[in-house]
Amino acid sequence: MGKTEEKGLTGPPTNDEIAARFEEMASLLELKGTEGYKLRAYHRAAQSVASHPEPLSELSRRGELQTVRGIGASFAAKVEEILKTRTCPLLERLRREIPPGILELVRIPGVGAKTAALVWRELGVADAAALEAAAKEGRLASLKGLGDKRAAAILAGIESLRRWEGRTPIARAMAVSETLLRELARHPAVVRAEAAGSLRRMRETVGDLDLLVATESPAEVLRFFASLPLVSEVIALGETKASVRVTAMGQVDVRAVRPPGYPAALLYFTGSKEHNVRLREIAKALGYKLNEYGLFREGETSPVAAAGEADIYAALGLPFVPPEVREDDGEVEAAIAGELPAFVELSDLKGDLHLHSLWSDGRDEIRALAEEAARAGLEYIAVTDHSRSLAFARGLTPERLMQQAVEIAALNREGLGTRILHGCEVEVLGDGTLDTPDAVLERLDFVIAAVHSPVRREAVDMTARLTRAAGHPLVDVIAHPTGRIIGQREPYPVDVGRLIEAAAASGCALELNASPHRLDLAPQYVRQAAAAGVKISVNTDAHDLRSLADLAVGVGAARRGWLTPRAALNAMSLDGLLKWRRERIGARGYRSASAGPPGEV
DNA sequence: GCCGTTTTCGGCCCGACTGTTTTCAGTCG
Repeated sequence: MGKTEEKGLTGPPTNDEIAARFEEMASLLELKGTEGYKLRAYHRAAQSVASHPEPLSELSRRGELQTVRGIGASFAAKVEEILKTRTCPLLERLRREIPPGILELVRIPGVGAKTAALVWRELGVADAAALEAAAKEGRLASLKGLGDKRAAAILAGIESLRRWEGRTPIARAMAVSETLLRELARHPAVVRAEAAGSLRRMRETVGDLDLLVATESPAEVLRFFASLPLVSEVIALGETKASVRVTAMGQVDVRAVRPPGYPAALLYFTGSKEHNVRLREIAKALGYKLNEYGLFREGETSPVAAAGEADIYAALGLPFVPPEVREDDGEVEAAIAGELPAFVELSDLKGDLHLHSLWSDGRDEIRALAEEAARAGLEYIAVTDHSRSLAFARGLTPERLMQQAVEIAALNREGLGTRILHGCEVEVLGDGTLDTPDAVLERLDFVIAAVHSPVRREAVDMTARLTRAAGHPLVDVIAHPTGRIIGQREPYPVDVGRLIEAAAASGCALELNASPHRLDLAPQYVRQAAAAGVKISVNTDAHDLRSLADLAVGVGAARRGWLTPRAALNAMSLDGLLKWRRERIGARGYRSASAGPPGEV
């Protein structure tokens, strides 16, 4: 997640910034030897502040800071200090006592607060580079509790952190996961295997990949897994869990359980950790104990029967909570109150409104795309090839667009089982205008607008550019609004909050691009946009037949953004979608191609 | 340090694996 601290420098500290200060205090206190519940209080307060919907500066004004879960008298005073001065006396004192590089040490896998404090105190090691040198020179093994093996593990940890910066983009993690699961499934004792952890929760980057296996022979399956050729190093190998490194990404953890325990293990191993803690607290209050082996009535040794995760939630008096929202980000409270929304499912989506064909840079014929969409049960698709400015993608001139209309009309007459809308992904120019005339756009069924050439982006106000495009009466959707490529390219410098306001004002929808490389808008903005009444269109942006299947990935990301079918543009029926378009375009004095027979004015 | 349909004090989620330990500490999820 991007840090928003820098942005907040002009206004009062944001909730994220306050949470970061609490996390920093927690880390520094731990390095000083603070343990247990006090530490946990700092972490919980940080988590609670970060996910609080209202700015704490507002709560402070009303004297209501202590209404936030985890904030008592002492923390409220610290929040007040941070709001006024961006720091507080305790934090300043800790920062003076402990060099900043020590915090970096704790990020190394295998190094915790105790080890970091030890090497600092005994060896004067104050950052990762110094720790690496100390390990290579054999100076670590002289310390109490450290030996050659731990020194080697620390070196491997530093290497891993450097190579992956701790996290792998979800697209790569999905690919690695699929490969490993396929390999695992070859073992005859494997009953079932799937990815859990942050991949199942659809986080955009994955730290450790977590896999879960159901089998009657856990130890045997784990040994088999650890011996796979893809595995470059075995970190740990026990009776029920193994940790390894694979060449294509960082660490992979595998947990093997017997089939009856699978639901509880899946729940536990999916996390998030914070969500699990909340569930175990609820379990305890109800006289249960919840762990990765099951839900147990107090004093009993055999678990409450559960065929799936839903049974465990039900025993706790809760509805099933989809994995994508298990972040202790309001979902537990909503579930308790019976107000957890029905989030969007793949079966809710009736169409895909962003596809490329051979006419521009796609790899398949429109006919093939339509046939594949029909097989997937989609009622409609929009073919949205690039417009002429995108020369390297063979963008279409108005003349070519009109030729394409003829082909699409013919295919629709033929009837391929899905209605093909004739659209275009129109290029947004530097000043926010479109590269294709209104008169041409008026003859299309659907228009999405996008930025692909953020050249001179320092010179161009990207927010002004995109808000102007979103305000264009003929633009239905802004595609991949922030332009990010996960793990490769930072988002454009666009103020998404203002883009959402502009879209709300004009009735334009925003895209959640389903490509696992993009997932753009990011889920937190999807939640924000939908709350502002902006429709979200979950589109694949497919450039070939295979990528049409990315719609399922997009739906997962959409759930992570708390998207309901009601707020999803392409959950509408074809008639509903065309009506939505007619009304918003007609209200602004334009006409839409689908409004009536062509040629009518 | 926080919190209360058990409580304003005494609780606070639960367990696996490794290394360097002769009984457990540290780390991780």
